[in-house]
Amino acid sequence: MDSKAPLDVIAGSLRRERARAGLSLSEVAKRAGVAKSTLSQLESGTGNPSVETLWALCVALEIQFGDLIDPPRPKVQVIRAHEGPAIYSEQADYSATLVASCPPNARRDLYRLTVSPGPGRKSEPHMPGTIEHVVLGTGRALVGLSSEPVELHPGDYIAYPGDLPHLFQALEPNTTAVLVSETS
Amino acid sequence: MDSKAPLDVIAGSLRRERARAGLSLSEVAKRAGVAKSTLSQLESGTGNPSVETLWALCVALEIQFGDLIDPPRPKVQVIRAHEGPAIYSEQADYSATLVASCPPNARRDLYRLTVSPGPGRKSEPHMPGTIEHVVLGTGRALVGLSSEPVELHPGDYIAYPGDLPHLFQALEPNTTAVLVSETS
DNA sequence: TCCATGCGTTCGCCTTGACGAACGGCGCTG
DNA sequence: CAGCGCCGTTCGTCAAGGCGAACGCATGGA
Repeated sequence: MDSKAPLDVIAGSLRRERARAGLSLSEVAKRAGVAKSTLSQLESGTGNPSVETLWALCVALEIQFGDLIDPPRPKVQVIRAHEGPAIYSEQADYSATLVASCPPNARRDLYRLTVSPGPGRKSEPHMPGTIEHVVLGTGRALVGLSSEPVELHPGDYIAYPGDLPHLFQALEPNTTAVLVSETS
Repeated sequence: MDSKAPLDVIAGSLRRERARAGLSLSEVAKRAGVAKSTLSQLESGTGNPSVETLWALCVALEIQFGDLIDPPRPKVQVIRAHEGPAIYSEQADYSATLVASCPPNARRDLYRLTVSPGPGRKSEPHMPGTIEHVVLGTGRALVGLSSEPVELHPGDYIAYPGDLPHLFQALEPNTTAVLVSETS
């Protein structure tokens, strides 16, 4: 659990974004149409703001709503070609390596794929709202919805709903790809 | 402005996510520790919930906070290797193609890179909180923060803060990569 | 058939967030 | 050095959100 009190996170984000914009508290409050007293309390971590208030502030600060709560974390991380937690399939000569995931409840997982020709890897639907993005690196593959797969060549990109049956079938040896699984 | 009333969006998301989890309104309310009357009103678009309330519901539904307001959209989209809006650089033989972006204020942009050896492309900092992910497809490249670049080989992955000076310098002809620019 | 259980909605009460006014502090100007 | 303007905070008032209780409605077991 990162059950870090969201109020504190919001308070920090509010201060940070306002500083970034170089605006005064009064100015932001005026633009957002909220009382500056309210904003003052929010930035001090006091209180429990309503959506309307936060929304107005987001518009005034020109930021996304979710940005107020998602924690920012900078860090350099390198995973070499054969490093990282690999996931091997029995269905085909297939390996997927998760290189970037969002900690608890993922929003966007970045996979690196290496697939050899075979019957292909069929995936049953994931969570509804999931979208998968694939960029083919090398080789050739049949990718997309099982009902209408698309043949991809190096550099090709495809996006499709991950909550419908889909597949990844390599057509050449040494087929590689990058897959971004976006869980909404 | 997509000043679509966020309350309605939240209401819809709430209903949708609850249906996805297959839970009853009462059950969700109990798990979240909120009165079911409150949840009922929220799902009907009435009212103006506080952060505490929404947070509790997000935990109960096991979703991200921002998911309540970000709109989900499924669709199949294919962009061939030489299609898509390309961005060419004067600094080097470099081409980047944006293959996926989040409509108005992007959260996650997916690029396909093709770079030829040269002085490299230096990037000044983007928005604070930006993180860039790179997966090298073919060739060899020097990637990462300008202060400490890393040599990548095919399949290598690197992530670094995009709000610091960074670069992408190919070391071999026909160097390709996938870049995910994550704007927080 | 009747009652029990769980569902989602509606109705007062009460806490709480949002507001405006007033306050103390700082920098500039006449 | 008084006066003004803007800053950010604090205080009192009022409306609105959250709560629990009661309601009407389906389902299913005795």
